[in-house]
Amino acid sequence: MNLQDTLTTHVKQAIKSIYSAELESVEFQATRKEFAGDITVVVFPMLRVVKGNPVQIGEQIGHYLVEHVSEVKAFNVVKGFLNIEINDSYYLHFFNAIKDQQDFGFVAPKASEKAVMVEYSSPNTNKPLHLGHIRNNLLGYSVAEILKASGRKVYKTQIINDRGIHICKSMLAWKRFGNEETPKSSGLKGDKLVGNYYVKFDQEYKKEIQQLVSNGQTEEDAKKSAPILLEAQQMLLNWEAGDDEVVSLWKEMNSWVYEGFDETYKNLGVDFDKLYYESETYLLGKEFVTEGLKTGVFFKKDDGSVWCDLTEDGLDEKIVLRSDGTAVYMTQDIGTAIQRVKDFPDVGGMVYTVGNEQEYHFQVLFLIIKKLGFDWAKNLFHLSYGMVDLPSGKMKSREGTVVDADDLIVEMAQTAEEISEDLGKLDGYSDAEKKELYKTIGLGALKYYILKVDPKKRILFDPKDSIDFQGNTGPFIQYTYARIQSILRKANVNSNVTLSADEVSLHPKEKELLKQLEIFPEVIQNAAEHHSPALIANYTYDLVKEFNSFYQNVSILGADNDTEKAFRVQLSQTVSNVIKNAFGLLGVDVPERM
RNA sequence: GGGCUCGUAGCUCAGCUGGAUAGAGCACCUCCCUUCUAAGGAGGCGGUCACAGGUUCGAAUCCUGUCGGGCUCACCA
Repeated sequence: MNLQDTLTTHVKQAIKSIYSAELESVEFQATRKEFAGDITVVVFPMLRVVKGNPVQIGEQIGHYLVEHVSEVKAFNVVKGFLNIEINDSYYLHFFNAIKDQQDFGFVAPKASEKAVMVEYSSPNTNKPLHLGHIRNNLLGYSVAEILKASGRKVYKTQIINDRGIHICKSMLAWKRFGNEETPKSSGLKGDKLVGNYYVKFDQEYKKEIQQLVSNGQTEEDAKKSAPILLEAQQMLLNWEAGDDEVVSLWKEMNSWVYEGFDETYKNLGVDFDKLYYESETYLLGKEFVTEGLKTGVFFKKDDGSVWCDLTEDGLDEKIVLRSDGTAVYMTQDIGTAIQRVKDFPDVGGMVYTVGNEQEYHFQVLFLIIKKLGFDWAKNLFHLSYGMVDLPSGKMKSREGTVVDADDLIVEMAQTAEEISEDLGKLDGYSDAEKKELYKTIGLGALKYYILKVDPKKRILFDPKDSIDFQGNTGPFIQYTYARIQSILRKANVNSNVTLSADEVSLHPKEKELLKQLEIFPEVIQNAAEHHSPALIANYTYDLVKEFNSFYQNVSILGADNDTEKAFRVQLSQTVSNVIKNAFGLLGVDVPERM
């Protein structure tokens, strides 16, 4: 039983024996630093059950606790707040229990819990990944890791949008202007190469429109009748008809894109357990639309299109099948969701990491799946996040303001290098080691910068002044980790020493650190529940600040005696382990030295 | 216009289910490298928590309204 539960039980008993009243719950909070004490009981809510003066009630509970609970050393009451001081031995016991636990804070997957599938990334195959995708990938990956750490089995997945007119545009431009160019022949990353042809198509399309307009057509007509567009549309038809030449080119160009994406994913440090391709799933939803028509979930209009009436739920009517019988986005998403549960029967819920511009879509999707009668519909969650904006506004590909993912990763490493050189660190490191380290630091800065803010908020990203490396940042935390590793290298202590309260009396800074360590498991559960890596990031920052204050005020290696020294070294070791675990949940590496 | 969402220090952000005098970092000012990494630490300056009502012993937090920013309301994905 943890401390809070113990106290809850005893506070309830105190109220029962003194006032003969039943408390439903007891409210706790951390004691503010300006008061003596470690944990605080808020007396006010009890006034509903117990009549009286909050200060007096607090005093009486305090006396009761000191008498009955061995962990409680002393107390004081300020207004309606009962501040309780906890014995050092409690914290030492706690510390002894966790210090050798490598995975402290993590909960092993529980058989009773259903697995959850986390979808993220899900790019189009016609453009390289950009800053927006980075936020998506980092969020999705991190939430998946947090859910794992909280005791869930997790499958990471994505749906790749490999089908449609946009793909045909790149293919067509490549056929016209490509001269058989391949990633190998051009030295370009596959996704960049294909992206270039997508841009090329657009340029050519515009040229043709202009030509037609100058020949007397209206712009509207010209947009519809430009030869290159008609050709692309024909190509899509050929693709759907299974035309060998089109399909094989489609396969080849997609494979280039995937290679390019894989490299970016690898650099970002994200991965997937299972991939879904739209080209393989877009027909699946139709089956369930037919099914839903029978059961009355959907209805057919005169023109043959199929709809779902959601007006009773406060939403609109939503189309699920076109009048020509082809699938829309919604159709495919219904099918994909159902297919996933078929593929992984232990899945009981899903998290979709998709930008907030699609909130309405997911609201509708979840409702439709519920109406179709799937019990897991209640466990579907849209992990919605705000856009990443630039000072100039939105990222616009036609204005060339898109921040490319690969470029950004490289730039971050360069910035880390410049700062590092300025500081004159890392003498005696090989070039390869340095390069690796700069990447760790640069990526750490980027990932932390993006993950520390609440997902639903917009992020303003200024490429010019880039990202801080001081204060509440990834490198600051990495730096603290590296310093601890340095201490551990220099320390020569017996790590098996177990400390008892008689041997060590806790320095206030040590106690603060232990308190901060103690809440780590709770923070993980909270972060999992709220799907929020930001909670982990900010927790880690608080822990590091606490450590730095300790580090500055308490001599670690120069402790008064061996026991003290062993304790402080172990404490540092444990802090660094928690930093490592916490950063692991964010997908951020920690360096041994920096 | 309807729906959703955000608005906290000059800037970037915390603030968990309502709790004590609203917290950090950056920037600006003052100190601290002959103990373990100064990418650090100690302190100062800086707030009408957008605004107005309401609920409550108690509101940045909950409710209503107003203002401002964003997203969304396609036989696009």
